[in-house]
Amino acid sequence: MEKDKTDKPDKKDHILDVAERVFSDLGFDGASTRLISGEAGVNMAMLNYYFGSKEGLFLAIFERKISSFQLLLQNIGNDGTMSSWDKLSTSIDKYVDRIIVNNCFQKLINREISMNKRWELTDKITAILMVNVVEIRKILDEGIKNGSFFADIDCEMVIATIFGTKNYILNTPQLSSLILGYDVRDEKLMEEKLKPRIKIYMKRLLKAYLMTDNDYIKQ
Amino acid sequence: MEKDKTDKPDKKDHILDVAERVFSDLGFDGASTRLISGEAGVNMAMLNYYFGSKEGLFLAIFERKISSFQLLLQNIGNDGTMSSWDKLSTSIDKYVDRIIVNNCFQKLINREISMNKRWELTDKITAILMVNVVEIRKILDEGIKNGSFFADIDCEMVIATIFGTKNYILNTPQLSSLILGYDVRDEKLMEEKLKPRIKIYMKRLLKAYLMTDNDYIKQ
DNA sequence: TACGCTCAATCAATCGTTTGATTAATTTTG
DNA sequence: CAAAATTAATCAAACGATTGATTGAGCGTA
Repeated sequence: MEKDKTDKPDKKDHILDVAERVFSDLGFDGASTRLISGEAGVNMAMLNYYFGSKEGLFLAIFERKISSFQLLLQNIGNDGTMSSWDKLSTSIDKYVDRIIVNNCFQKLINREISMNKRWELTDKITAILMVNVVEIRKILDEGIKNGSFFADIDCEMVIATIFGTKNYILNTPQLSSLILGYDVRDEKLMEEKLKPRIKIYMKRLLKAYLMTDNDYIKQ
Repeated sequence: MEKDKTDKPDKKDHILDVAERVFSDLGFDGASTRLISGEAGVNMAMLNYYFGSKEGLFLAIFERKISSFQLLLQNIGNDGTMSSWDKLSTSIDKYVDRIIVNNCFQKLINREISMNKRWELTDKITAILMVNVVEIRKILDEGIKNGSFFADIDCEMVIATIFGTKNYILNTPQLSSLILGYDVRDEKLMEEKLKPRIKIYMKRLLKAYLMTDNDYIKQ
């Protein structure tokens, strides 16, 4: 049957899906292999059978995402027909769309990278995230060079704002739900209210900083 | 001797200092009581003697900080002699100064609040952080009311940017060191380069968004 | 003596992992 | 094609190690 070819990868994928959620809820050390296998409905030994070890399972979650991450930055930057601002604006749209889908994974990444252990994994995560950073950076540099953006903007801090604002909302849902006035964990609200709100806000914020004639501001 | 009265609290404080660092490096589950007591140079049983349990030790770290946190927001907002912008500007200065000192604790807080367990603690952390949020919120609202800031700004997202940008840099030091071009974990560099840079950037960013005449931006 | 503190030794529980047996699927062979 | 041989997948049970916590003896001081 054709079921064989579609079911078998689904099983590993199913385990990875469950593990991603459990790890993001409880952290690497807080999530036991017994719990993960239990939630996934598979025997405990299957985790080691498929992924070698708990850490192997953890790494497999990341491996699976890398390719999808690299697609995200498919060269908006190289599109010759767009202005620098349009490139940045489009990047924000795509990024917000993408990142909210991978909510669990984002939490996972940010918690892991904030740890002072598992350096090998931290290095790998850093490398993955840097690709996105470089892409934004390229757009900002180009915008400065062609006069679209002011020359004395702080590019690196702008990047920290783009990623930091989004992370703050998604990684501290309990707090940001209280701040924003609605449950940011609700998928429907997230799609209808949160996503457009972030997009509109980020664009206006950045446009004001990058493009508004604000000479008098500079001290 | 007076040594009793000064040494005993020092010992508990010393344990709390060490635990704060270890927890922030390894996470709650990743840090063992044996490691903490070892690094602190005390017998393992002392942790339970002083704090009852591992979780009690963890909570004690937070209890100790609460008072210092509440001092942070000492009413800049109620100063009648300052403009709304000056209040916001001053708040950013104080916040940046304060937060970088409590680097480890900030990482701890943000990792813990992003977890889907220990709800009681998450609620407590949320309550603590909300105090700061409300304070900024008050200043923004006042600024809108008296015409200093535009009426159609997104207050809540501005708050997310203030806290998010800072968190991004401090909680992912490996990544942000790569982005910024110098080691943000180096205390000297942090004091001389990072702190002023964040302050200047945040003020210019927010001033541009809140106060620049950017009607043409709004879609 | 009495009390607060410190310690090595030890506890049960849980951890990640391994094992050996069993079943299911696939390939090879006659 | 069918039987045999091989491989892959799955399972319950158990492994040694480590976890957070407790114990009871010993310490010094008041």
